[in-house]
Amino acid sequence: MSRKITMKEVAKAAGVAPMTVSRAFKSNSAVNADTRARVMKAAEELGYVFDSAASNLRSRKSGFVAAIIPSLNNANFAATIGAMSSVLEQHGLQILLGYTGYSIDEEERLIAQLLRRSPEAIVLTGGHHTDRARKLLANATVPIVETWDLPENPVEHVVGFSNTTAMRELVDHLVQTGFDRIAFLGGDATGDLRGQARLAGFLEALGRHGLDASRLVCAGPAPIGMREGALAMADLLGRFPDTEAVVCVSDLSAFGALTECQRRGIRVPEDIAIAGFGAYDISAYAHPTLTTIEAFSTEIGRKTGQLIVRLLRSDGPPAGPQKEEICPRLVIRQSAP
Amino acid sequence: MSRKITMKEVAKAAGVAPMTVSRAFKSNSAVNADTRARVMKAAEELGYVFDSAASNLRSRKSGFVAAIIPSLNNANFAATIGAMSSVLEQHGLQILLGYTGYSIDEEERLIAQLLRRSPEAIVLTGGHHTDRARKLLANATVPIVETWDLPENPVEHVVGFSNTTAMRELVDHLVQTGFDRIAFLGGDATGDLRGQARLAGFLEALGRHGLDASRLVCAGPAPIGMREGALAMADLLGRFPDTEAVVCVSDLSAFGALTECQRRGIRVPEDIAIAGFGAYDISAYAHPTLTTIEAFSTEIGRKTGQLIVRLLRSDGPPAGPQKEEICPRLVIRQSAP
DNA sequence: TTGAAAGCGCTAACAA
DNA sequence: TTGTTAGCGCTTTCAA
Repeated sequence: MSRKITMKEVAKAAGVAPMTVSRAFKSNSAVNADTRARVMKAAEELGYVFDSAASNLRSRKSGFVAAIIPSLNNANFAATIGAMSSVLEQHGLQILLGYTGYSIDEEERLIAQLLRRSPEAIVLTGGHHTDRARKLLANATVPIVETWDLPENPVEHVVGFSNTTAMRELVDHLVQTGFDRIAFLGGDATGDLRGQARLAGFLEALGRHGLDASRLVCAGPAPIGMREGALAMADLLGRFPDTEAVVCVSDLSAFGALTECQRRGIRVPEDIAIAGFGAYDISAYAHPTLTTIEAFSTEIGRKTGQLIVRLLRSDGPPAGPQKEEICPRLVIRQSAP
Repeated sequence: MSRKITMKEVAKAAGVAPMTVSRAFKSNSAVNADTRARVMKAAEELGYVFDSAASNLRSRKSGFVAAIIPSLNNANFAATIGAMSSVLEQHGLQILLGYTGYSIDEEERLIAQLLRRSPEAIVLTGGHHTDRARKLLANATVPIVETWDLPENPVEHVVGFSNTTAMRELVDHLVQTGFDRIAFLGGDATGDLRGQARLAGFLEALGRHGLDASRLVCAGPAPIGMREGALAMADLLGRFPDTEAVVCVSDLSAFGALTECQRRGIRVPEDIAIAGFGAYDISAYAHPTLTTIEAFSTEIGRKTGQLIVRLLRSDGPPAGPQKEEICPRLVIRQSAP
């Protein structure tokens, strides 16, 4: 293969200065239409490829937005990233993704690593970070957005919802339906802080209604998927066979719990009611359909993207930390009517 | 906030030359241990952040691997990316992701865009590309890997499997079980070429067995999810009520089809058998469990990552296009025993 | 093991 | 609208 073609060579071929080629490649730049056409033709013929690294270095703009999520293997986080991505790409921004595996130490490592690429904004999932991570973020001079939660001490901007409040609402619904013996199926205290917040909401709600809150089954460390849901359900049925309703930390675990019941011939919701969290596709298509909480993961991504675009564009004085609260919606379906 | 700290300043603080700081930040570089410690201390105190853009420009290595997938919103592609990512990050490589939305025109646009970041390798999903995309790839001087398929005319390297062959095997199984009236539930001819390859395998197998291959239900353009599967199943039941078995283009559509049957009181597999493709989690936890094809999406990612590492490291003469064929496995479960 | 000089390819800033 | 000059922060290359 031929060696690398630079702007200089395109400029020479088009009979203009390199700077004009540079301008021709910026869509909003003032260049004569004929000149631009000539430049583009020369570039195409030479097989020129614009070099972002050089551009970034000189202009001090990377065009990157760093986004850190617990796992790609989760349809809701994936949906958030997808929606954010499509907003940002319309503004020439590209997402640089990192996965923590539900570990804040890994998050710290990722932040340090992504910072080297000079992102123009940083998006985090959740509000719990290591001290060093907070320090790194404080030193960064770019907008920071925490999502999927409403941290008590936000680093800066927030686009999220209260997992606790949402769960409370779900439990209220179950109590109003007439259930007294309600269990919670979720992960352990390591890593998944959104799961912990949901458990907190569960406990609060039961306490408020004066109900017993000891029916807790732990499915192990995050992520809690179908497998964990099924195993934990088996555990629950053994330990608390008179349970009337189960609240699961996610729809995936709720589905696992549901199918475990089906395998045992236990009817849902007649014998036991099941609810999930997250409004994954499966909650709408399972049979029976699953009662759940719609957290609007796409909306979170879209709003986060829009917030970033707004923050980067604003020429005026910085507006201070922004907070966009998403309001989750209780979706009552067949599994817990 | 303070302005940007550079290597020069760290060097001054540590009493060394910038070049020594540079070396200290490369883990494999020959620097005195004391010197390195002093440099690192100075860097930490000053809040220095290494600038990858400058490093990339000078060293002509971006540390990026471009990966293009149809959609993040698909657990199998997400698994491939996740596995590839964890292999590559151990070698200091970072994935730059792009989503085509199952469009080869969008793929072309993404290739052109990602090329500007000087990726050290490019990973594609599938083997069907626009002419211009092929030209862009041919001009790139980095390894290209096509995955999730075995293209007839590969661009260069391949890590994939034959969707056609895998589907043939599944159909053979159904025929051997004794089914004659077998339907296919899949998407239309736009975009999803792996789906088309599966349909081709279905048609070939039925032809070979001398069976009627007219029971085809089209669920529309990709992606074909649970919703599309349920709707297409309803369509199928209306048009071909005597169908004995349905092969679905994916597990998600198979699950949609399954629950549509359950809603109508049609028993699976007693009244109708259903098979999927892809061995998604749901296939193992649905009730009944779903017969499917395990395509080893994680394996594809891992092997692709390893191939890239090998190709980038090799100092010898280029070894020519590599081809790693993954062998999918038929997983016989309850829905189509 | 460490340092000095040069320059990667682009664009900010200024000039015409 | 176009051109000139300088330099972004790092690493290659060569020398000590």
